[in-house]
Amino acid sequence: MAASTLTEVARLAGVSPATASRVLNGSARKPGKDIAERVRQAADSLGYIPNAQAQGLAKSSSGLIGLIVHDIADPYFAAIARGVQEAAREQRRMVLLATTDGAPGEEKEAVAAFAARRADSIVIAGSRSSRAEDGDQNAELAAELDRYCRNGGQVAVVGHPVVGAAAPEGYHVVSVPNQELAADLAVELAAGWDGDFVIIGGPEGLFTSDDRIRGFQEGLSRAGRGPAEVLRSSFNRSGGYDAGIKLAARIKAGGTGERGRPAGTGLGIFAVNDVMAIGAAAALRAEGLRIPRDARIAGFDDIETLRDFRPALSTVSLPLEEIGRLATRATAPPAADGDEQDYAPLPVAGKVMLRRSTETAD
Amino acid sequence: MAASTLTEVARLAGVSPATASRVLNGSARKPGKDIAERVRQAADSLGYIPNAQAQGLAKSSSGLIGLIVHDIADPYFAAIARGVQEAAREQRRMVLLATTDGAPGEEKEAVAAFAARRADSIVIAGSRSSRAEDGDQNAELAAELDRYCRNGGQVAVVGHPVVGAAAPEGYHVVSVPNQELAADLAVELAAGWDGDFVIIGGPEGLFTSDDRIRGFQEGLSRAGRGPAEVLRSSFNRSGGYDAGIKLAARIKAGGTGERGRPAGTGLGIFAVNDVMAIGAAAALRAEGLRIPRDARIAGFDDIETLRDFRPALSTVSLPLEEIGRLATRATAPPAADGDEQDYAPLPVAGKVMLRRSTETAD
DNA sequence: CTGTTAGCGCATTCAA
DNA sequence: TTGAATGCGCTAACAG
Repeated sequence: MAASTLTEVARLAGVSPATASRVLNGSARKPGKDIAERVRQAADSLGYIPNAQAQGLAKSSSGLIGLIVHDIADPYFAAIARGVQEAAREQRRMVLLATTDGAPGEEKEAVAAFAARRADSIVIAGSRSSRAEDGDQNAELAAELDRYCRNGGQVAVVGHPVVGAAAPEGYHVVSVPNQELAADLAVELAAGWDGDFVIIGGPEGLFTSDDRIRGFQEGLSRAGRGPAEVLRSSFNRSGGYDAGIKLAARIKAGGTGERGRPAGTGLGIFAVNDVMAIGAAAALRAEGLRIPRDARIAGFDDIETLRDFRPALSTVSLPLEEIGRLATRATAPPAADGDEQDYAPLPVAGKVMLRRSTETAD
Repeated sequence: MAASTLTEVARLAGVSPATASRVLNGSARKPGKDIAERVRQAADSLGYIPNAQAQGLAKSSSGLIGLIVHDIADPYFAAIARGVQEAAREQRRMVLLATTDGAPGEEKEAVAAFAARRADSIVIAGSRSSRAEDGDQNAELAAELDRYCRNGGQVAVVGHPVVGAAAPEGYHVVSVPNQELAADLAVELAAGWDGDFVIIGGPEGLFTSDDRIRGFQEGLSRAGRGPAEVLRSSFNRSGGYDAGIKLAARIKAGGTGERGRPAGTGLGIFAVNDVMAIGAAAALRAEGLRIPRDARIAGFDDIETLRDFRPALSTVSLPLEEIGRLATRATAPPAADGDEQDYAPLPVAGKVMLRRSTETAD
């Protein structure tokens, strides 16, 4: 990695390194019009590229923003990543990527790695977990984040705050109204279907999943329904599939027959995210069931790639890209124009999307 | 970003910075067992995190790997990114992300930015283009890459080499047999359908698209068929949709009636990637047509998220993640164990997947 | 085996 | 305005 240095450029231009630095980078000070051109030409002819590492060392700021996701191939995170990337570009920063599979231990590692690289800010997109097994690592993650913030780092978390993290400054949360939206969804679904509901949830302790489950139950109750049964499964397509297989058996066995309905009348299924919903739908189909005839199904997220899925999936639309942008902007250095940086949780709006997969066939 | 420094740790431990450095990082030299512990403890109590920028400056190597994609939210690139990320982790490196929308100009910028950050290597995943309008920028990109390699950087390109780039060393290509696979696909499709074929391609000059088109035509000819008509469109879902609308009109108008077939007998459609195929399918459906009854359709890539799409999409499966891994590994520093780094193009295997969307209904 | 010295490339004080 | 000096945090030669 031997490239030409600022000193070389300066020498070629017959000026001091300091001057060269001033013209080549956005220094507040104005270099002589004539000399500036000479320096620029020298730089050009040498193919000079400033060493960002050195700049960072000298300036104590790297222009780097770290992004933590569970899995970059998951369309949910990919969409958020796009938003982050977009905002980062606006701010002329580069994004460093880390994937963790949602393990708090790995997330802690990632934060440390970002800190080592002196990333100016960090965006954490994965769902937090409060599982007991993750307790220690969650604490370590929180400690690592606190330290990072204390050293001047900016952190934005999508969804829930990290358990136990309480950095006084530089800690932002882009809160997603999962619970409220899930409740809205339940209410709308209940209006069009008076049968039983079942929820396919993620592992217990996953905040995103738990919030959506809680919200859905709330909505059900608001609609005068009893709470739905909750099937726990993994938070991905195969989790949805597994749950779908179980439900298919149940449906084929003749339905629950509760609430005075004839048996075999189907089921209202709410999967806590689209990918799980698709998995469940695939399972039902594999078992010879049809949607929405034999089962109504809804997801959450409104993943773009899945919109062409048929029957069109009812879901809750979330502005994923926007969320990524918001999180990134929240970590931007405080505006120079005196505007107060607001540290209040940033709001995000979602929207219930009723589509074919939950259409009342009758 | 003020964190504790190595010097502070050393002072607290009562040793020299050099010694502290030796124990805290993987130096070849072994520090005294006793002293090592003292240093480690000091580091721990101070919450010391090495400054990677400084390390990079001193060692002339950053542990960074730059990844260039068109769009991280596109499942094709997301899958590759996952592979890159995985391999990077194995090599204890971090990935820097840049998205370019496929514009060679932006790619050049990205390469420069990576060079500035002193990334050890760069993986370029987007398709190359040979469009005349991109000529200058392609040349600039090539020049930038050459310079990067000349300075010791490692580059891996997925698919085609960058036009005009001819770095003697450190330039690797993970070649994807787009053409051969498309030919295979054509042959297999032609075996099950004796009607006409139409190709929905990307903009002219996009290598990936052009290769797949060429291969498909080749396969057709190998199967004794005449060349298919090519519809140009944008390389994404909406491009596929637009083309699909046109084709729907044509199909509804009664088919081409060529080759002695009765009119209105449908069409064999090959979209050069899955996302376009899905778009086209959506368009046909929107126009009241059914697949595979009214039109058979096949894509390319075998995007994971799209596998639950119905009717299941015939396509060519590509080991996207593996491609990402391969590219990343190709740029790894030459193995220390004397094994020669092989600079030959790395091969990748794909596989034709015939599914429901091209099933012969009769 | 440990400590000392000297940069890595750049930004930024300070004088001039 | 420009140039000379200093330090960012760390590693790698040296010397002890």
